[in-house]
This record gives sequence, C-alpha cells and structure tokens, in this order.
Amino acid sequence: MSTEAPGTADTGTSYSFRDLEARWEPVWEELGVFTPKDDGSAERRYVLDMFPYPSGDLHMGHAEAFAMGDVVARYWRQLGYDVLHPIGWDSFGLPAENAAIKRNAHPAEWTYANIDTQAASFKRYAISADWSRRLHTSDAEYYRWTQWLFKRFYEKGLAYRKDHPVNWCPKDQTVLANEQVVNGTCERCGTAVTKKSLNQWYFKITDYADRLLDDMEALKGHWPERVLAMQRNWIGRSEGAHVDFAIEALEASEDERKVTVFTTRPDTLHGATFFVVAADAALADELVAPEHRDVLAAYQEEVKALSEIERQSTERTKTGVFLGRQAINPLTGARLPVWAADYVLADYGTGAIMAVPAHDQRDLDFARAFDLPVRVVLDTGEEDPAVSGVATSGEGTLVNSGELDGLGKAQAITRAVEIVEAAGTGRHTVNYRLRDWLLSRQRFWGTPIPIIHCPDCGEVPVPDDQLPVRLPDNLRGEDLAPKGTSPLAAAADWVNVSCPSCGGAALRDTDTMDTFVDSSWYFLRFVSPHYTEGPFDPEAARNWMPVGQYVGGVEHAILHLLYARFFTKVIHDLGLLEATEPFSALLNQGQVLNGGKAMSKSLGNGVDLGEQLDRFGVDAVRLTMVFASPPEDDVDWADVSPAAAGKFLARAWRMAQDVSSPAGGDPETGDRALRTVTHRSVAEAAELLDSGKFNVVVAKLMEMVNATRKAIDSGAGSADPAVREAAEAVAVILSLFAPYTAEGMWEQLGHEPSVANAGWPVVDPHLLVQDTVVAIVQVKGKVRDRLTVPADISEEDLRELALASEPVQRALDGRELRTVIVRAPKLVNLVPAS
RNA sequence: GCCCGAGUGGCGGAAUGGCAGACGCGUCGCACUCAAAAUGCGAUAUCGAAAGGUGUGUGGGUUCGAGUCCCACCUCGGGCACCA
Repeated sequence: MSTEAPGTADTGTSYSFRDLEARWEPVWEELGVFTPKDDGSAERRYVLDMFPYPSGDLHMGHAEAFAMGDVVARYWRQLGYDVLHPIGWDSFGLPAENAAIKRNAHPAEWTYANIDTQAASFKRYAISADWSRRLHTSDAEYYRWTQWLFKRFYEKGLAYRKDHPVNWCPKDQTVLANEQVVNGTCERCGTAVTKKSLNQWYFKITDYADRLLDDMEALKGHWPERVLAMQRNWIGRSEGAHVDFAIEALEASEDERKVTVFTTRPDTLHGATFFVVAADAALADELVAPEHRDVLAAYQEEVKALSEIERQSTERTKTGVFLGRQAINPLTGARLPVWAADYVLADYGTGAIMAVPAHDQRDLDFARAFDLPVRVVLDTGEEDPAVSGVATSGEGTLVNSGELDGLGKAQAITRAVEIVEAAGTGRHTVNYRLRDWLLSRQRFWGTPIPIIHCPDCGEVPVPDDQLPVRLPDNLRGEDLAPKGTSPLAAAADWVNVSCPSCGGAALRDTDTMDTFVDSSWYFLRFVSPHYTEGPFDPEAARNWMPVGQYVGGVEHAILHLLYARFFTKVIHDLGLLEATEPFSALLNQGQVLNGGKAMSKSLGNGVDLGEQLDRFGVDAVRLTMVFASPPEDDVDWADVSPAAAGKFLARAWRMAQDVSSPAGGDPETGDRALRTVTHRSVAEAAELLDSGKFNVVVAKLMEMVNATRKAIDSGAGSADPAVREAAEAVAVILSLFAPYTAEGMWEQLGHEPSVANAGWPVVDPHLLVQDTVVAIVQVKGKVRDRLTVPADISEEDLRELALASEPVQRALDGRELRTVIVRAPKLVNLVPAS
C-alpha cells in the first residue's frame, strides 16, 4: 500500500518504529519509572483517565483518551512532580453476563480474559501508568469496600428501600436509574422503557442537591462549561413556594384534609381555576369521590399502558378525569375542581398542582380540552390566552388579584409568598428536578447488596467482619438469563442464611448494585489499592486527593461525574476524606470519528486500533490523536494522516542521529539564533501544555525540528552545541507524545534511559529577550510597513522612523495626522485627518 | 421552548484587542535518480500583470485598531424538556 509508514525497513540505521517498540517496552517495565515515590520528596499530583470497561480489546476511543491523559502524566513528571497515574478496570456489568449466557460460562472468564488483552495493549501503547496499583471492581477485594461503603450510607439513612414506579427495561430485564433513560429508551440497548412498581434500593442523592449545585462554583474554569451546564440542568433547582389547599370534605363524617402544591408562580394564585393531581400518585386514589372511583381506575389503566415515549410526548392532547371533589384556594377561598391527569408527575414537587391556564401552556391545553375557565391575572399586553390558545408568561402587571393588583411580576411573587406565609398556608421553598438514585439491579454480575432480610428483624446489614458478600461461583450460562428477578435468587445455598441479629432463618438480598456505584469511588481506592483497614488509607487520600486532572468522554457528564461527586461528599461527611470534590479539573476528549460519523459496526466504518498500530506504530498513532485538533474536539480519522505523523517522527529521529558533538558540551558556545528558537519554543510549549493546547505543542515541536534541520544542513552544522541542545529539548518534549521515538533519540544522544526522567528543559531567560524586533506600521489600522528596530527603542524614535517610511508616506498622501498611537517597540498606528 | 458550545483557506487547525491563516494534510513545481520510492528545497486565502483591493457565518456597535469585546440575527452541534 502506498500509505505504508516510513521506516519499516529494518536496516538498523533508519527509523524503525518496530525496533523501537520492541526495544523499549521491556526496559521501561524493568525500570518502573512510572511508580510514584510517594515519600513527600516532591509535590504530588494525581492524573486519572476514566477507567475502561473491558469489552474486547482497546479501540480508537481509548487511544484518544489515554493519549491525552498520558501527555499530562508525562508532562507533570518532567516538571518534577511525583505523579500518580494509575489504571484499573470497571469490570462488573451486563456485557460480561450476556457473553456468559451465550457461551454457557461464568462472566468472570470473559471479563478477565478481556482485561488481560487490554492490559497488554495499554503496555504496548506506552501508557505511563503505575501498574502496581491496578484494580478491578469485580475483584472481591474491591467490592468488599463497595459493600462497606454501602453500609455506611445505609447507617446514615442515605441508602433506603421504597415501593415506587420505576423505569424498567423489558429487554435487559432490569430496572434503570433516571439517568440511564434517554428519551424514554434504555441508554444501553435502546429498548422503550416501561414503568413498573417495585420495591427497590435508592441512594438519597437528593439530600445533596444543593451542595452538588453550589460546589460547582469552584469547578468553573476547570471543568468544561457544558458539563457544568448539564449537571445544573439535571439537578434542576427551581425556586418557588409550597401552598396548602384545603380539600372539601364530601360529607360531615369525613375529615377535612389539605394538599400542598409546589408552584414557581405564587403571583398567579388568583388565576388558579382548577386543581390537578398526578393520576399515578396515591393522592389520586385518596381524593377520588366514591362515585368517580371506576372512572379513575379506568383512566389509570389507560395511563399505565402508555410507553414512556408516548407519555412524554408534548404533542399529545391532554387527558384526565374529574375526581368529584373541590379544593379551596387559600388566598381567595375559590372552589377549584380536582382532576387527575398524567401531565402532572407523581415524583416531582408534591405530585399536585394548582392549574393557572392563563399563564401556563400545559394548564391551558388541559382547560381547553375540558372546557375549564381561564382567568387572566397578569396583563402582559398580549392576546387573551382563552382566545389565542397561547398562555402568557412574560412580564406584566397583576390584575384581578385583589391586593396584588398593580404589582409587577417579581414584586407580586414576593408579596404573595408573604401573604401565604403570614396566613400559615404556604412558604417559600426550593424544589429540585433531581430524583434519588435507584441503585439496585436484577442482574448477576455486580456487587451484591450486603443486606439480609429476616422475617423477624427486617433488614439486617451483613456485619463488617463478614464482608465481602461474595458472588456465588456455581451459576453460569442459562442460570444468569434475565427473568425479571435477580439470578442470585436461584442460588439456594447462597440465599438462605441465618439472621446475623437473631440467628433465625433469613434470606440475602438478591439484587446487585448498579455498576455506577463501583465507579463512584475507584479514584479513592487508587491512592492505596492494597489497604486492608478500609476502602482507602486516609493519609494517602490526604496526600493525593483530589484528582488534579481527570480525563474522559463527555458521555459521563451527568451519570458518573454526578455520582462520583455525590460519593465524595458523603465520604467526606463520614469523616474519612478531606476533599469535598473528587476531580478539580476535567478534560473531555473528543470522539474519534470516521467520515464524519461515529464508528459503528452497523455503518461498517470502524477503524481497528491494532491495525493502525501495526501499520504506523504506536507513536505515530498517539501523535496523530494529539496533533489533529484541540483535545476536546473530535478527530475524524478520514481527515488525518498517521503516515505524516510517522514522517515527522522519522525526521526528528534522523535529526538526533545527525548530532555529531559529544554529550555534555557547553551550549552557551553554540549558535545563538538556534538557541533562541529552542529556548523560546520550550517556554511556549510549557505555556501551551499548562493551558491544554496539546495540538499546538506538536506544532512547536515541528518548528523546532525544522529549525534544527536547517541549522545542521545550512547553518551552524551538526557539531554545534546548540544543535545538540535543540535535539535534546525535542527528545524530552516529544517524550510526552511519542515515547518510543523519544527514548531512541535520547539513547542516540548518549544518555541513559529513561527520557521520562530527563526533566523539563531549563529555559535561559536571556535567550527570550530579543535585541531587535519587527515593528509594524499601520496607517488607519492597515499595515503599510515593517521596520526592524532595537527592542528598547523609544516611542519618539519609533514614531520618527515610522513617519520616514516610504510606503507610509505614500499612504498618507500628504494628509495631516489626527492621531498617532505608538506602542514601542511593536506598533505604530498613524491616523490621518480625514 | 429553555440552557450551553461552535462557525477562520480545498482539509485538520493557529492567533495575551495589535502582521489573519502558525504547524500539518493535500496540491503544484524543483533537486537527487536510468526511473521510481524515500528524502530535501520552494510555492500554495482570494481578485489583480502590478500597484493595490477584498477577506475570519450575517448585520450593527465600541475602539486609533476587532477573528478576538458588546448587541441582534442565521446556521450547525450538544444538553434538558408535560419538572408546575
């Protein structure tokens, strides 16, 4: 093939990525250069890539993400920090289970075989990881601590069970968290999600809604804005009021009761013309009048039959039934008919609303469908909603609202809250969209929930000294097939235990945890992966946390990152951890596309990483990933050229070969012009690396190589110490991107391995100062001339020089000057009178 | 509908308010070669013979000076959405 990479010939003197890979991988392994000293002798820094799920071998996406993380790790190491850069696997999860069912095997076989494959690939890919800290979440030694943490959550009331309608994936036969439902379909398999009422385990993440929101302030500027926006959106804070509505008794014997609604628009209380409760909430059954019970039941059946996709459609005409009862508006005393409808959600707010059709589109749609009155209370100057069918929600003046009349919207909101607060029928409140995290799953390959159900004692946690609750190892193949209840229930000798509390016969909880639980604390385990007294050594956590740079895909913007933040806060509250945030900086690397589209089997546009590595070499692939675009942007493999990256690497390598001066010479005696380029480039590279512009750093490296090549061929010559200095600087910086080539260059230049320990090149500040600079001369903002002037030229002199310039005079054409801007020594702008 | 982000050559992309297009891909030309590959050198926004003009999605604005800041809009990408 014509695109074959250069240097495949094995001549010994030409660039061969195969030789370099074969030579250095074992050397690095032996040297152990990537294990942190962890002795406090240098400032510690923690860089982490989102750990992979072991689905087959590594793919292009891994190659991109880990190339980015590795640049950071290697850069920090060159700067002299003690760097923690661990690797592990998120190894529980459905695919292993499905593979096991298909092959009549145990999920562990598939999982650990894949992990070995990926580990070998990571080593080949030259990830500078500390392999001694490797962990897998499916190891009993790991999930023991996942269970331990679950128990601490349980003790704090942050893990609880409840009966509730939950998201159910009919294909995977398991429940899903809200975060795992995308547009009404299962995030994993795309099947339409249905609702099912089940008793399930939840983490009370809603207790942390305000802190999860407020603490994002500190992440601003260090996390991508869009991730913060997504989390903000997901938490969905909304300020408003709780208002109590009395419910009229139907007969004297019945107790009067009240129902509280949540509203963001207490200013429109006078505009409420009816009252709606969620059809699937217990409230609907409690409020329905006896003679309406059958109608409600029929309606509820109808609602249940709808898929989530249908139910969420805003196109649908509103449906609902009258419950035969009235609610009393606490502000006006008006009687409002109580309806049940599916456009009101049972698990948001209080599951009941006051309907203000004039100023809420959904209420208006409902009012028009059932011929209910529309009462305008805020004059916005727009058309009457009852006529237009469009609810008005803008600014305006209150009308038809008693003492609120004449107020603006914001004032009216404040005033209305004051009124209901004074009357004891309402209060200011903050509501969140965030729901509790449904964590139990009816699947096998996950962390068992360490709870025992005793007929006498109820829920009894498994004592700490009996952890881990290991998965039974006698289930395989069909035993694991999804059947709607956990496969663990089939392991009779595992399920049946004696109650730790009373000793009587009891049953283990047979659900396993969502795998997002496992990944919510793995970054903490990495600080002390072999610690046996707890999930992590508090001392080590104090030393390493928080993660200084986290790298991973934006697809985890909500799920993993929100959960990990939640866990960190709870663990902090448990007194185990100082940090309150897990990741102080986040980089979302882009996707690797092919032909403008995500690679996929169905499109047949996949690019195989192994093939690319065979053909172009590890370094060329890594360099291509980094050079193609800013780290956060997508890389389209159809637009880039790993062959060109290989060419550059060969060019850099040849440059090192051509250096003919011995090591240890004095660069001060070398070519000044080349030294200036080298030192300035090194300084710029550091700045660019600090600000994450890795692609531009590669451009700088190319400039350095170009300049050095020129110096060798037609300037100072190969023996000049400045040439050696330049080649060494290139080797060190290149080691962040192309470690094999850089190591080869470093050896060629007469140094001991590893270049990873070389240290960042020291910049001589004198070489950054220029003697002369090119000043640009503008006339009315347009460049007319360029003058080479002393760097310390005075404003007056520069102005004189500019005025003397021939092209400037031509452009001025004799006109008088109105303004002259002089920014010595860089710029003069002459503005003529007319 | 609401909330983020982005629009720069044929392509990927550079550019603390101060020379737009660094670096690379591609293309064209040249050297080396019997020839090719590899390598090296040069050209490459656009109109124009040149002088010079025009150019960073569109329209305004701020400024001596705007790709960069402000306002409005258009297009694309992403997130949320019957959340009261």
